[in-house]
Amino acid sequence: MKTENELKEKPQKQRGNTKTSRAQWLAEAKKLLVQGGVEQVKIDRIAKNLNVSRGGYYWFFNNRQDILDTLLSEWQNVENDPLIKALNGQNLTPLDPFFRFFTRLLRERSYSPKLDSAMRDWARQHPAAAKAVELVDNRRILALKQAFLGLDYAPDVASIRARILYYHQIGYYAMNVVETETQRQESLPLYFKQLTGFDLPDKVLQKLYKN
Amino acid sequence: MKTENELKEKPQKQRGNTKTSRAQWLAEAKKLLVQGGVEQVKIDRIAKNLNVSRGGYYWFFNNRQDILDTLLSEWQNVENDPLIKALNGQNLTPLDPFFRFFTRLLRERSYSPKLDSAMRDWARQHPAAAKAVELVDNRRILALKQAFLGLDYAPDVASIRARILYYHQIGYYAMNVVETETQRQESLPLYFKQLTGFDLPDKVLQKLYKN
DNA sequence: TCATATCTATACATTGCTGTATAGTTTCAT
DNA sequence: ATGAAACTATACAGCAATGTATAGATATGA
Repeated sequence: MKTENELKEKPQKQRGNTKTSRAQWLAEAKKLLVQGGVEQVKIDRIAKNLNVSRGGYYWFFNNRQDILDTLLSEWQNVENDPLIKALNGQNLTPLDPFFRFFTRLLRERSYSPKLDSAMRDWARQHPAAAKAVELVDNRRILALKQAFLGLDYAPDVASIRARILYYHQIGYYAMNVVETETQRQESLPLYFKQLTGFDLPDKVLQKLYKN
Repeated sequence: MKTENELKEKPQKQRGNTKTSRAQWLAEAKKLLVQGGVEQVKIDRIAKNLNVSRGGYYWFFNNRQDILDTLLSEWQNVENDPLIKALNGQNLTPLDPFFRFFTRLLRERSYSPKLDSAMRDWARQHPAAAKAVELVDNRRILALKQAFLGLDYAPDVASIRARILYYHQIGYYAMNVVETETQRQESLPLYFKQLTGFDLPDKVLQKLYKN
């Protein structure tokens, strides 16, 4: 699996005695972040994983904080938030945002709950990370509230429902629940009903089974 | 603020050149754990906070892991779980467990969400911590399911509702939401209604305002 | 071909923390 | 009063990680 950035960098002609790119250092750092949290993002570990010495790191970055800041700012960028994308797409019915939202969570393809969790852990210690996480959370909760307003819930109820749905999802991942995609799919209709107040149509469910 | 353990130790007569007790080291370690996560529980930091050199630490504990293990095993002990206590008390009505549960969360007196969060962060890196957290979570979710069964929900719905309520709460704290107790009290009736399916009786609400 | 830009590798100083060894201090029991 | 118990303080070795300095390697452009 190559990241977007790695693919973007490929066309650039390499000059000099080059084995790695900035994007590769970032990608490897991200892996370590997801696996073990911020404090596991160590320069010598990244270098080792890239089969390279630490020397090159300081060509691409100033210090350790530098790459951490970069990871943070990439994460909090709206363009990279798959949940916001899911909620903001084109709708045929007002339940569509929820179908897409639940599907993303179920699949965990474009959305990486572990990255989110790592950021959230980080936030507990660093104000800058806390600020970024707060921004992302508020953005998502607002988008969820809009979706609930589309279902004609009263504003205060829409607010609470948005929060319950979002907190629930954060909690689910914070807990590191061990379930297969199939297990999650089985309980999906019940969760959907309780969390949105509407039944998940059979049509949508069957479409999920197909893909 | 003294912890329970500190008070319990006081009656013991001190012998020798003594400034600290094992309980004090533990209490200080717990503070650091709550504030900054496991990796902030450093022996020299605890010593500094106790105005003492690191020397004494190795009298009470074998190494760094030792005090971490102790903190973990104290936390996962049922006797110390205020949420389980809240759910298991004497009931006049089947809603009583929920009144007590929500009150504990609202007040944050005996229950320390930050400690829970710290444990959860820790669990993401250490299998032993993960096991303890899983145990505590399952215990609480089961107790919540029992409470929902008391409201005559079907078993599968009781299960889902227990999970939604618990995940929601974990998520709320994982997010580090900044709200005053008053703000939480104001939204309580709406949350209670959505999460339990029942209205919060005015009587209970007034009792909350009084205390 | 060869100069330059672009990295890579290595050596070194430094820092923060752990754990061990040991001598010192203080209080209680006798 | 005095010895032992129960700590405390200090010094030292060691490790892991950062950051800096610098010499070395290599592909590309002129």
